[in-house]
This record gives sequence, structure tokens and C-alpha cells, in this order.
Amino acid sequence: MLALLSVCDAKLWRMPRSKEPFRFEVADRLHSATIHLLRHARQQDVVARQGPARLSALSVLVFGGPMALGQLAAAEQVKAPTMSRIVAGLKRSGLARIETDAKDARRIRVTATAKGERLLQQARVRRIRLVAKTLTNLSPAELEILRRAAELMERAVRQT
Amino acid sequence: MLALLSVCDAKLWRMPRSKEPFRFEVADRLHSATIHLLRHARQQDVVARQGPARLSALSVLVFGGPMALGQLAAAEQVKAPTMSRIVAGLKRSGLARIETDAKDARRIRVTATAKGERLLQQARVRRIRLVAKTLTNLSPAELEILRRAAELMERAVRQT
DNA sequence: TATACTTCGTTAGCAATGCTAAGCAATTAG
DNA sequence: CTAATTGCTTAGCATTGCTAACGAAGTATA
Repeated sequence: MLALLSVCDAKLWRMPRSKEPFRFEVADRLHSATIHLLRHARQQDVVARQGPARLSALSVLVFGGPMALGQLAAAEQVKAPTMSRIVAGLKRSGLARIETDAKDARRIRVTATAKGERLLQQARVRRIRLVAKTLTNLSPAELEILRRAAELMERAVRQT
Repeated sequence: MLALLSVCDAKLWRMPRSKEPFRFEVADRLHSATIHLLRHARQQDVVARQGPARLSALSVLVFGGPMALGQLAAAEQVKAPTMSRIVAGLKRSGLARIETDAKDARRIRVTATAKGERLLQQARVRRIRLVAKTLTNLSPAELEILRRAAELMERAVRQT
């Protein structure tokens, strides 16, 4: 259930030799902290009655729009056969629908249904609410630090 | 592969009514950013040749010391049968060993082996290195923001 | 045009991980 | 001493990863 989320947790840990030890220290702490935060947020996901892979794929469909199976697999960093089964599950549950591509008969077009969008938004609300709840005791200045940190993380990852 | 890591990604999303909208905005951004950061870090885990559940359990053993199966299951937020199988796998791979508890014959004592510690540390180094690499272009001031953010996240989650 | 590659998706079969239900053995309560 | 509780395992199911192998459709080339 923890997925890969807790491979490393400890403080007692010697950083590898580096010209920039501070960067490694920050990486270490950030890694650990984000693991703990997300592990906590995940508690809410039981309610959705859908497996993590399906929720995840559904979110890509909802926020990224309809797409072919291969694109979806790439977005989820998963092989095509795996995504094939996930999409089949979403279809069975009425959360996504499949159409054929007019230009290329090999492709399929996967789209989130209204029901799928609704379910995903609800799951999302639950998670965000829980995260917000854990931030309850922080001051505005501390919240500002977190907001800026989020921006920095997004930027850093996107530049990769 | 993404586990629950991408249930929500988008910017276009209306926050629920709240007395503290800023807190929800921060929660949303932080949630998204941490998902992306960890999804990125996870690329390194293929190398370890052990599933995520085993690596995760092993990390608890390495950093938390030997413990009973039930404790380990609780730490990993997993039911006992699941942990039973995970520990069996670790034992098969020579990464953990099982002893009987002298005081209570029902209990078992699971311990990480030297091989297990080595494997975990290597996986850990790979992940941290990758995270550090994505932080390459940040200034010292920006790194400091991330360090403080990590502290805040840890504190917030721990108070739960 | 015909043949051969390539690309896209599916099916089949394996392994890992989650669950509940059921069972066994040891401990604790009454 | 019996009965309830506790700790772990086994059995059986569903989900989600993978590779291998296939068929169908598009593309390139002789």
C-alpha cells in the first residue's frame, strides 16, 4: 500500500561526498518529507472504490483530455498491455469510453465520462482537504514558504 | 506504476468554499508538486530488483530496527497477511531474517540482514542523488526555502 | 503492385501486493 | 480449566506491473 513511498526515512545517514553537500541535504529532507505528506494524504483513497492505477489514469484523462491508449500509457509510465487492462476496467465501471480514431484505425480514443469526472473530482477534493487539514496550525508566513516551495519543486522537475 | 501519485494534477480547479482559501490553495499546489517530485524520483527504483513493498518494509527494518510482524504491518499501513508474504519474500532474497521471540512464542522478530541494509542504502542513494540532480539549478536561497518547507511538512504531518 | 517493416493495441501468462476469511498456536482472563 | 484474545499463516480473490506473441493497420520499398 505504501508503494515506493518509504524507501528512505531516517535522519541518520551520511551524505555522499559532493561539492554541494547542502543540495544533497535538502534533497534528502525534501524526499523524506514529501513521502510522509503523500502517505498521509493517501488514506482518503479507499473511498473511491477504484484501484490506484485507474484513478491515476482517469486523472490524466480528465485533466489532459481524450487521448490514445499509447499516450495514456506513456503519461502513466506504464507499458501498453497494462494500460489496455486499466482502460478496460475504467470502461467496465463506466468511468471512461472508447472510440475509434477516424484517421488511423489502429488507434483508440479514450475519454473520461461525466461519471468519471465526477468520481475523480470527489477523490481529489478528499485528498486536498486532508492535506489542508494537516496544514491547519501553520502561520500565514509558513504557508507562504510552502507555496513557494511547491513552485520551486514544479519548476525543478519540469526542467528535467 | 504511478500508484496513487497522480490523482490530481491540474491548475484549473475551483477550491471549496472556506474561511481560509489560501490554506487550500497551498495544499493543492503542494500536493501536486510533491506528486511530481516523487514520481520523478521513483525512476531509479527499477535497479533494486525488489518490489516497492519489500523495499519499503526493508527501510522500516533498517531505520527502525528489528520488530515483530504486526508492528511492521502497522508501520506500513498494511494488513498482517500482506506483511507475512512480504517478509517471506525478503527472507527468500536473504534481505531479512526471522527469529522467534523468547517471551512470546506467537511473535516473530524480523531483522534486516547486512545484505538487506546494503541494498537499501544503495536504493536510497540513487533516489536522493536523482532528487539532488533536479535541484541543480536552484540558488542557495531557493534551496533554503525547500529545506524549511521540508521541516514544515514533517512537523505538520507528525502533529496529526 | 507486392512484399516487408513498423506501429498500435490485445491476449496470455507470470509475479508482486493489496484484501477478507478461516485456521492454528500461544497467551491471557475468568 | 475453559474461553476469549492475540499473532501469525494459509487460501483464495482482485489489481497492477511485466514480457512474449499475435493480429490488424499503416508505411516503405523493391
